[in-house]
Amino acid sequence: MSDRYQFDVIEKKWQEYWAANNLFKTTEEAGLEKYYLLEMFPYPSGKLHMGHVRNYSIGDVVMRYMKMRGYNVLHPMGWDAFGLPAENAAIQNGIHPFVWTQDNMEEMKVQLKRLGIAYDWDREVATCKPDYYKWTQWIFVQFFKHGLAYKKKNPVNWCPSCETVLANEQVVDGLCERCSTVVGKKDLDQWYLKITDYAERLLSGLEGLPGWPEKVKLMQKNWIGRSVGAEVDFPIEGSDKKLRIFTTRPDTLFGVTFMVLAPEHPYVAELVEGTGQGAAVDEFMHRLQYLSDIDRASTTLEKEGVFTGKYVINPLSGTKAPIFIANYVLMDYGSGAIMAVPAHDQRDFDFAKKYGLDIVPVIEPENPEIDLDRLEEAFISDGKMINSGKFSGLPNREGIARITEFIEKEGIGKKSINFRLRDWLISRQRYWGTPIPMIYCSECGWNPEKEENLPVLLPTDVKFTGKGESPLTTSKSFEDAKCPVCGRSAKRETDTMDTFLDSSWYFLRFCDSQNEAEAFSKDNAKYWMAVDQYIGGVEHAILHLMYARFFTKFLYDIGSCSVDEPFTNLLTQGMVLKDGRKMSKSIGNVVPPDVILKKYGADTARLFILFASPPEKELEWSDAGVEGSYRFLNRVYRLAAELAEAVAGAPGSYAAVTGADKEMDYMMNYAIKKVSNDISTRFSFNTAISAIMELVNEMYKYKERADRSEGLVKKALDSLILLLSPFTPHICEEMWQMAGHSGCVYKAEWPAYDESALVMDVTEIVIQINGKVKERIMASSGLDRDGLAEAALSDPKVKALLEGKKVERHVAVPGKLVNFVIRA
RNA sequence: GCCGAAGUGGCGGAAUUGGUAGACGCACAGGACUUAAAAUCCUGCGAUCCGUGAGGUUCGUACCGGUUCGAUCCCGGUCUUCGGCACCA
Repeated sequence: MSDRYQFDVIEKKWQEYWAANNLFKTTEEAGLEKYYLLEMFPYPSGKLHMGHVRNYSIGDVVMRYMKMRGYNVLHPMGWDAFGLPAENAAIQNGIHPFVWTQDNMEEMKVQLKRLGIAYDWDREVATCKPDYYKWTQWIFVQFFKHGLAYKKKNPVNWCPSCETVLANEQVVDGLCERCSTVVGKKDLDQWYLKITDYAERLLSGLEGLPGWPEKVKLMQKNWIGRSVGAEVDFPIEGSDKKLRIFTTRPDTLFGVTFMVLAPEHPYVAELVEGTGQGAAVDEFMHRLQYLSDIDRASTTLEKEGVFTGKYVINPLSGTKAPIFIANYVLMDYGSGAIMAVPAHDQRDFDFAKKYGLDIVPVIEPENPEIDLDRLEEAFISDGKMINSGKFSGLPNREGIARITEFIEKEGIGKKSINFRLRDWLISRQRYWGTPIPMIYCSECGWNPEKEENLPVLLPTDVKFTGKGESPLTTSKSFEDAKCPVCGRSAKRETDTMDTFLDSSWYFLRFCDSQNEAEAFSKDNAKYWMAVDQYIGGVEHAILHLMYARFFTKFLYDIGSCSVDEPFTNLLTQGMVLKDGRKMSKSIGNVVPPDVILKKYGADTARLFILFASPPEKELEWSDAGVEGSYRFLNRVYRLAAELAEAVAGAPGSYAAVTGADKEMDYMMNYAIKKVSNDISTRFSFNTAISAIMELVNEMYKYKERADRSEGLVKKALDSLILLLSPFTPHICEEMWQMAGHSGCVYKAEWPAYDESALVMDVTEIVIQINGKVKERIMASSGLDRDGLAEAALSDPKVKALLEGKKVERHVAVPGKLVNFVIRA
């Protein structure tokens, strides 16, 4: 034991103690209330960054607090270990991705232990290991068996630099999320998961998640993008075919003046045939082909199109409308065709203006200043229906329902709901991912590998060129397989899965990570799920969190999992900034955690990160602030060292007698209440720490008193150590021992506060005149409204201020203030 | 463009239900200790004006207005910053 705070010695000592006693191991204890706490597992890049330190420090406070509150806390950690960087390392340095990843996992595990985070490492998982990806494959097979996995040839997003397919989600502003290359299109046979079958439930399930930030739920809601409207069939003139469209505005059906198809629409060739428009259409299509996705998707791109030469008949009004092809209609939403109502849709309006098409208003604005005959822009608000046959005169909102009813009755169309959400493209032309366990037989088609043959192992005899097709095709033996149905020789799928599949169920594997017979036992999953608190970066608000919800709902449906929402409460932590900007290598403002750990230790790093900002906000890194946190821990340590010896034989109880005792007693109980409340209900760690600092300040004052109560000093010191221990566990273990306790603080009980100590004899009351603070008086705590006013009026200064003024009335709030309202 | 969040001292932030704005910390300044420095301890620290002083005045939570005895908090409008979506019919 030393008088000086030697963080390096202390931290090493206690980390070894925790490990040697296997303190963080968790089992399924039937008698205890469970608490499943999870931080998003990292990609093993090799080194922790400050964002990780923040994420895991936040989690560890909750872990240690809940543990002290008596919960059986599951707090596991693992590795999202498949992904591109490992493969790039293989290409550049010739290191096998497995070796590179394994080294990184080991290095990062050492760093996590160095931070003192209380994880049950016995449950560690790595998604790149066969004992894990075997079950990722198994889940994929279940998807296939339930008709939710299918293969489709489609123009896909293709990154020419990474030479791989990207999901829509991985294309940001038309650029590859990873390398920022302009994304192109390529026709490929790809595996998809039918997440759209779950669109409705993914949306409605959000309402059952009050513990999620509104912001995240809103982002998911927008991403799913539910639109209610109608499908309507328009007969094509001179053909027995009908053109099906989707609209959210059936109330504007009488205003249709033309139709527009997506360029990829299957009817295009047939429609154009024999109309003389062939050359014009060809020319238009040719031009579109050379537009990059980024231009094609741009809203500033001028709307362009070409007439097909054919017309439809409006099934409601009987009028003729020309069919166009245009660049602003998307093939993969709705039916790839729209009815155009230029008077009431801005895009249709722009197009009509450019090509001189009719604009027929069918909704009348309430505002008389809008002249429907000279529209400058589309009128998109509500109004009364006009020019709409027997529906004229209705408010348009009502018209939507009435027209939908009518077309259903007439067999022209029906109510329909469309989602912005698309099916999930999961094929990747990459090596370092879970092999898709599918086999193609020329007789039987695509079938999954037999479950008893899983996992389909990644081959090791592959070449990493970084070019062309999946590296799995370079293996000599991988592709050769037997058809699981007929036994003939067949070919394996050589693409691997999007790594988001791996991370969509890891929280379930943690419930039972060593299970060799199944992905996880139902019983264990039932015991632990759902995750009570999930913590991670807001960058995963949409993709990861939605995919994990999708997997959980599916596993619930097939009876594997007892809950259909995986995460009850979600905390999205803010970024760590330096000089107002995200820490990044290219800016050169990165503060590496190991440098801070070496100089100040883990406790200081954790304390600073938790104190500097509330967890959901951005955190501005400050070297001076770290220094301050370090000073505080030194101050606490000196206090403990001084008091521990002094109070070694102090009584276990105390009576607060003098005013100073009462203040000390109040401060201690206030701190216990505040810290408990801040951790458990608000995750407000910064204010919890400030309350602890106030307690320390008070203790420094109190200990100087000659008449101090030794029993109170002892109680205050114990409370201080316990309150601080979730934030800075190592120094607290050391001080706990110094204070004469034999067990470790991790297993100690969280302190309780005494409500009666929080009631003071006198309270400061603010006296206001017309809402402005004029005086403060000390009044007995129990005073009611009248008593307060009386006390205020008897104060000489208040008397003087009110002299000669007419008090109209007063407002008194017990325990807070009195406000006198006087005439000006 | 649409949707959402935020704006408080020199800085990070606090004020939990409409009731003392600026807790706690950083930085800074002055002082104590020291031969000196570091460390530590003490004091001050939104602006303004009045006063030698004790103390007091007025303004102040992005801006303009409203509700209220009382507004950082509620309502309407404006500006700025950040985030999400972006031709989704």
